[in-house]
Amino acid sequence: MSETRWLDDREARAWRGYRKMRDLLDLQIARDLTSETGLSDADYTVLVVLSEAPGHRSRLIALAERLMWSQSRLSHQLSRMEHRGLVRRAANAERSRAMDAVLTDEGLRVIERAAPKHVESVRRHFVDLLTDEEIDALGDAAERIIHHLRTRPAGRAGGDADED
Amino acid sequence: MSETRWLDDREARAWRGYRKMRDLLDLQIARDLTSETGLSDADYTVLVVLSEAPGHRSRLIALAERLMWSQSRLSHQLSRMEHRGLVRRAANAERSRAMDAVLTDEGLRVIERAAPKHVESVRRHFVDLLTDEEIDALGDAAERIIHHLRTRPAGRAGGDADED
DNA sequence: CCCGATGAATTGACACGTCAACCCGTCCGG
DNA sequence: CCGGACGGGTTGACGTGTCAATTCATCGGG
Repeated sequence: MSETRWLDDREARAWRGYRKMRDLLDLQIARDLTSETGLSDADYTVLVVLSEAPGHRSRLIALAERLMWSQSRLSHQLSRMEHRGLVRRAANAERSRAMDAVLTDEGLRVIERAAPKHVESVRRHFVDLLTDEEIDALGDAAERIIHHLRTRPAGRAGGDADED
Repeated sequence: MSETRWLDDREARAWRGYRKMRDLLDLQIARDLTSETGLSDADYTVLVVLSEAPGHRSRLIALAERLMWSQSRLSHQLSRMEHRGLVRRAANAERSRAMDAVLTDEGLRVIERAAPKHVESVRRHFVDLLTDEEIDALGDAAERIIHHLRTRPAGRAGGDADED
């Protein structure tokens, strides 16, 4: 444990900016989405993925992986959505104990109506506020960070000798 | 309601990248923090702000504003932290019905031990993965978006006539 | 003097996500 | 044939955040 390398001004600005932006942006996007379509962010994400899937269905495990969600999270989410008639669960044809999530007609209608409004909201609060350079910088940075976190899921600095 | 301007590839990459990065990054940072210090992200934020405040105390309303949190959120958060002895509430000297949040000695000790580890975690998963240009681009972009969202808080879920 | 606004904060119900524990078939080795 | 390990999901308790409703002073009129 060496000296702490505190963040310098530019680094702190980026980090705090990211956090605050995230707080406000996610809240606003979620509010727009909810007020315009009645969907939560998570609902929307699931619907999009299912609507793009062949047959409008997907094995739970594949869905979880695609979303990078825990199975638990997905299961809770699908239960809520099932109650509202947006999706249903169905046994998978090929594997005995496997389940599919299937988009209902209602779910399809909902996502088709929600998508344009959501895109508009994303443009208004995010995309259209950024320069081309920022768009690319963000894309690059995000890609790198995602890669880092996926390939290093255990996180924990180097080893797990107990920290004081 | 004109034609939807869908996101092009670069825009979609930035937006989806941001969302996925946020999912993974926030989770990892929160996990590091919790496992190393027992604090949640929200705990940490509150402790930092209080530890920098004069007298290690702050009126609730000022604190909420500073954090851009709702009073409700702050109230819930402080209640939890109070139970764990990190902060306490005290009547404000100047205004009858006003309350201060005050950092306890325990709270101070905790934040002082937590800060270096947290910074290290932020470096590891975020700052040190970015180029200088990306740091600045992100700082700029975040600033602009934050400004947009603060000055236009009603978005469209506010109740005034719909524009655009 | 009572009536309603306003300000400061709390409360409650609910949505969401996390972790840990559990369930239940299937497969594989002894 | 029995007993784990594994794969695929579900469940429950809990922490956190959201919104709407509520409490409780204080202040400015009529």
